[in-house]
Amino acid sequence: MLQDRLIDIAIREFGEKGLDGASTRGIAGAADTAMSSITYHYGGKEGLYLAAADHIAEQMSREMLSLLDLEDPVALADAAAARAKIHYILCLLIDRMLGEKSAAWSMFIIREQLLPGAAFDRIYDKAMGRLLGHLVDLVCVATGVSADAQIRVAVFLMTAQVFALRSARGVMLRLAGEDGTVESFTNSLKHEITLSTNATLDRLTTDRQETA
Amino acid sequence: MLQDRLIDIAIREFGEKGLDGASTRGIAGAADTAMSSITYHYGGKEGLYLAAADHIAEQMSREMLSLLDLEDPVALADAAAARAKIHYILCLLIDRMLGEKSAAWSMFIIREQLLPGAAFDRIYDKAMGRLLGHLVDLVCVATGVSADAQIRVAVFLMTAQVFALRSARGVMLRLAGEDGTVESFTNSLKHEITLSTNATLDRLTTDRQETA
DNA sequence: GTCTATACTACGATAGAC
DNA sequence: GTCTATCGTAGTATAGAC
Repeated sequence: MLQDRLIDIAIREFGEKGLDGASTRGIAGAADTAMSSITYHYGGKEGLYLAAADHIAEQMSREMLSLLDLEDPVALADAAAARAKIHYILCLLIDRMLGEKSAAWSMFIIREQLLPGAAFDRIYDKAMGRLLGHLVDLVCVATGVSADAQIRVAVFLMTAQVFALRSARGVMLRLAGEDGTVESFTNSLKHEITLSTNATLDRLTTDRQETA
Repeated sequence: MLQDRLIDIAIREFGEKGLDGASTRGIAGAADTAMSSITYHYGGKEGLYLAAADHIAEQMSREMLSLLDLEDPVALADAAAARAKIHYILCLLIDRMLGEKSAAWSMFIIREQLLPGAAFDRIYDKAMGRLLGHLVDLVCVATGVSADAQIRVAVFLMTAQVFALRSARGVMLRLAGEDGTVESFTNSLKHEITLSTNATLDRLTTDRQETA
């Protein structure tokens, strides 16, 4: 479909060059259509930009709801189940970060974080923020403490390690390439993230019980 | 100086919009000069782009050598000294990530990692790679094991947490803003990174001694 | 709903004045 | 070493054919 093609290419082009840098002619040309169809469907360049952001937010939100099963009541009651779910979510995110779609999305999302515009609000409110909030809830259940700044810092650092597979991809490829394959490196990475997440959860549990 | 102004603005503009998206007219205008002075000093748009990359690499390299004192022989012999140095480097990197210069550099560097060009090689070879290599050496001394893929994975994850202060800045600001200030969040972040780094180093030490 | 045609602005490169 | 002038190309927006 024309509009799907336009949005996909818009995400890539706006991600690479930003709202100013990207060109509607280039996007329309890559989608095999005339520039004026962007005007017709989205009202202009800016409309297409926001539509691209909304598309990312919707896709992320949809994937989260179906694949992560966010409303799972078991994981929100039992500490061991919550911990297992945290590992499950992080591993799933790692696979997403290594996939094709995150490559197209990441520049768009990172740019919106570093040069804040209207688009990141939509993506955060509809998708990222809900995922992070759910991870905070899970960490609370897993450690038996209530949400506060320390929990949020821990969640930020957990996800930071995962998102780095994209944002620091050049560094990763060079570190992985010194010997062995990228696959063996990422497998090792999954293992290390699991271990360090467990260590963090254990530490949070112990810290709070000692001070209680 | 004119060339300094041009390079500074070029890093920002190329970072935001990429080689194609940025305009030499815009850069020259912001530097209060004519577009043709870019041709004169750098031979054209691409020359300015590579000069901007080299500037980042040189500045990073200079800061590393003077502030991190990379060739410190004590830290490369004693386990406790190596561990202290790792914490020192990570804390220093955190401060850098919160500073102004990293804001201008980060989009440039992240773009080059996600859409590899000739520029990232220069930055990695001259600065980032050497820093990471040194961290690998320090982790080896601190844990008493020799460098391998697992060590490199661990170093990648340590630095990933630090670099996320820039690349995931939008997420950080929102998580920090739920209560308290950004300062209290980043202080908490430094503390958590120190603890989790210690946990990782302890685990690496124990793992290897058990299998030996 | 998609196209062509047009108007106007901005782009990079280059030549040449000073 | 920095400027203006100019060329050919490519940018967005818009009006209107079909």
